[in-house]
Amino acid sequence: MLRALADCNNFYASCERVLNPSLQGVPIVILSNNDGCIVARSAEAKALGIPMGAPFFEVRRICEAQGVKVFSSNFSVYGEFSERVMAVLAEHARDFEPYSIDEAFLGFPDMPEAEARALGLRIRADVLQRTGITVSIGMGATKVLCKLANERAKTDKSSGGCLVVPYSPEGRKDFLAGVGIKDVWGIGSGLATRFRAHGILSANDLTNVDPPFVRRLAGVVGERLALELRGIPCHEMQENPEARKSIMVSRSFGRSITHFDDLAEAVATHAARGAEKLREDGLLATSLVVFLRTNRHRVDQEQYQAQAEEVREFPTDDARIWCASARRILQTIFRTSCLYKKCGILLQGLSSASAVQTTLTGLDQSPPPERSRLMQAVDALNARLGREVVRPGSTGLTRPWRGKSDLQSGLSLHRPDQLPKVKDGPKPRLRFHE
DNA sequence: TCTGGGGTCCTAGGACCC
DNA sequence: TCTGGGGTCCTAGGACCC
Repeated sequence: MLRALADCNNFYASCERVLNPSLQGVPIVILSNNDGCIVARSAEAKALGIPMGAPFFEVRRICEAQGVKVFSSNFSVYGEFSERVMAVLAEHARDFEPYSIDEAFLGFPDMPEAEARALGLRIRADVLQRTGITVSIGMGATKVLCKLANERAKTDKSSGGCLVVPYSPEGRKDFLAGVGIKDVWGIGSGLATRFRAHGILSANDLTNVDPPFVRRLAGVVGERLALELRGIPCHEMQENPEARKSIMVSRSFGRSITHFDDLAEAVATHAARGAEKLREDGLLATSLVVFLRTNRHRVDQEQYQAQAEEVREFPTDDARIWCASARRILQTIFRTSCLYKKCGILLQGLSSASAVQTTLTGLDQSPPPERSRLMQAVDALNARLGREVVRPGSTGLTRPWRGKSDLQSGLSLHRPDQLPKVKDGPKPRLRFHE
């Protein structure tokens, strides 16, 4: 079986550009929530040396000096672009596995190397034509090899955006010898340091190490990695992605928070959003974790972090239940005199809402029908009027803990007046709803 | 002054049991 | 002084990824 990884180039930056073609050729960066860190950069911004993940305040001056356009992230727009890219990719593959917002694994029957590359180039051209987004494609026998080929396709211009790991053992060896150990997918800075200490410097070096030794050094994860590098698949394609196991909602605050009431509003807001996510996915949860922490970058201040859990007998997706639970948990971990920087919630013990719920005695555990109808009505109103228009009172009115998001492009795929105009020549063909 | 959010998987160690 | 062995389950924390 031949596998491929398709990965969108500079995805968030590319989305902003499709909606605003005047940004073509201009360096742009996208900021994380709270306008805190750089989470995406256009090629021009990368060339200016703006690092991924940098706190914005550290690169603000470069951005101003170099005319870099800076945007808060707009995840609803990126999500819609993602759906369109995925739909095109899925058309081309026998097996299809979305992996992240901007990546998917594809599976094909075996074929000669040259054919594989031609296929990859066709897919790439089709995605560009129909969405305006450029993808890079890496192909090989295993997911890890695909990932490395993809990285190479992005940097090696001669690849034309698609690179196949050579089929011959010697060719693969040469290819892997050019990949630093830190650049292997699944090897972070910790593992890389450990490997380097034992003279394992490249991906090829890792394929030459005795498997039990790799296991001692990097556990079963490392062992699988080494096998994948040798072309032996350990990570199969997952056609039907497993249901998720937890739902997290958390935010840093715009400024430090000390009052219990402000924290209570924040955790209630996150709990309500978590319950909404449950309903979106047709899930119920049985347990809620609330966590909070002070600013870990301020070593001069008192550090405190805590979390606690409440487990319910019956699963539910009702926002009011989880909001009340969140407040109770907060009371058990809240400390006065701390300067809190972040809090969040985690819903666990997820199960499908449509599954029949019966106890040993045969009693129905599903929530009372009027409760479900209330949540349905809330969801319907918010779908029409906007997020959080109707929400539990415990989520607060003044909300002093809210973070910044001042640099939104404000562009949307649902505003005809904002759509890019096609002048002449072949341009991305976009289909917008409404 | 200002430092993201949302996931998964694995492992070590403690609790507990027989 | 000396005070078993083996198994399972759970949890916290680490590592990694996008």
